Amino acid sequence: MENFLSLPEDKQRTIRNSALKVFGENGYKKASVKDIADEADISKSMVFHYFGTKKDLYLYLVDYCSKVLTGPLTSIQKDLPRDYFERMKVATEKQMGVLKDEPFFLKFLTSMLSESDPEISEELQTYRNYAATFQSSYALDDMDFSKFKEDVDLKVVLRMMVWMAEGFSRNVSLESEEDLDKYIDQFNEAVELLRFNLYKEEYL
Amino acid sequence: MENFLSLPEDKQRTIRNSALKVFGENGYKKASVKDIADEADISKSMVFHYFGTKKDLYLYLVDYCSKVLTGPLTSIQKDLPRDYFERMKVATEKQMGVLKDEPFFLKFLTSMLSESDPEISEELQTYRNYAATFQSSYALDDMDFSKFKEDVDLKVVLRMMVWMAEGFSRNVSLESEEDLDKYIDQFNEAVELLRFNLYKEEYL
DNA sequence: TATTTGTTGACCGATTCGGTCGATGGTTGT
DNA sequence: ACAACCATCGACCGAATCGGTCAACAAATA
Repeated sequence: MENFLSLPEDKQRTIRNSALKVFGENGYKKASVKDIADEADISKSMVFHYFGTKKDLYLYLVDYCSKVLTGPLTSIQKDLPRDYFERMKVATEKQMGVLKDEPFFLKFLTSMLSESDPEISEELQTYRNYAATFQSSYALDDMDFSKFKEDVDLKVVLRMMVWMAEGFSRNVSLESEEDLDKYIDQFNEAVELLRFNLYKEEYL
Repeated sequence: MENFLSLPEDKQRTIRNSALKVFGENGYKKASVKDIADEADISKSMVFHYFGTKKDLYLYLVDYCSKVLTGPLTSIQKDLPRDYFERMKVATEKQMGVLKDEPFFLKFLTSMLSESDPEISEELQTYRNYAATFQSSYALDDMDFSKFKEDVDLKVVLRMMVWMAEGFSRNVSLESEEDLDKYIDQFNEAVELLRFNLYKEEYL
């Protein structure tokens, strides 16, 4: 473990990314250490040299992700905009900041939340409800909904945005790094379009 | 192969579903025949008895899916509504009709389109561009965009709807059969909300 | 040069892979 | 009643792959 942490930052990131990708795509059991090593362009032996066992590697990734979630993403929690769409934009922007460095962060997290392999299920239990509470409080706490037109059903808007965000996020890993910013702008354009058409005129 | 086709309809569906699920979730190589058999509650031997080889099973599924795509889904192609949102609703409704019987149809198709295993890549090439052309023509052909408010950027709307539809579809397989209709209604509600706020007043 | 450190490919036993096959038990025709 | 048939399964096959180890080589440090 300390073998890995004493690596140069970007080599760490490369390896982490490969591991996040392979685990995220295949789940714990079907992800093989060889696949991860190949993806990271190192030998299988090195993975064991760095992390000890496959399980240790997986749990390191879980721990790393939870630290990212509590760190950069919650640091803005206090002064989150009360405006719904503004918050949506800030949130995705922050999220994309992470995804730019770790494109498979999200896929791994999703896969992890539905992971059921007995070899790691115990250790995951702790992190799971943690991520759940985080997600919900983050989204709606202290939100100002008063700017919406009165005939707009907020429940519907909320669900719609969840779908949108999911569809959007799901395709992030397909974008090349240089196109990512444009892709994010496209999302913001959509958010703006909604704001413009769903808010009362006096708030535009 | 004829062994399988002479099975009662619903047993065929059960097995097909299990195969679509396992292949869709794991890709061709990592999907194991044992997993499929377990999911379908039959013995591994039966899978081989029905389909011959793993490859034959996979290609059967591909062929089956392409037939579904050319059959039920294109039968409405001629009299598709020219109204954008109306078409969106009709399309998802049809799509859901399929997904009610084959919940993993979509996941399998997505996975298939990015399948790269050399053992099947040749045979897939044919189906791939087929699915691509289908998707695009289906979506936009002969559409009436004149009802939108003039300051609405259509490109943005289109992209947004793609994200929405993807996020929505992605969660269909999580819904229980009895809740599926409600879930579809939620999507239609969202479509209605958009239509109501993005169309010129005279078209409401 | 001597020594440590990073890295690898060959290798281990165990498991799982796709696929086969003989045994079993139910169904059908006679 | 028997025989012919056929669906179904569990045991089994050789080959591949699994997680993990280790001796040996290369590079850097001293």
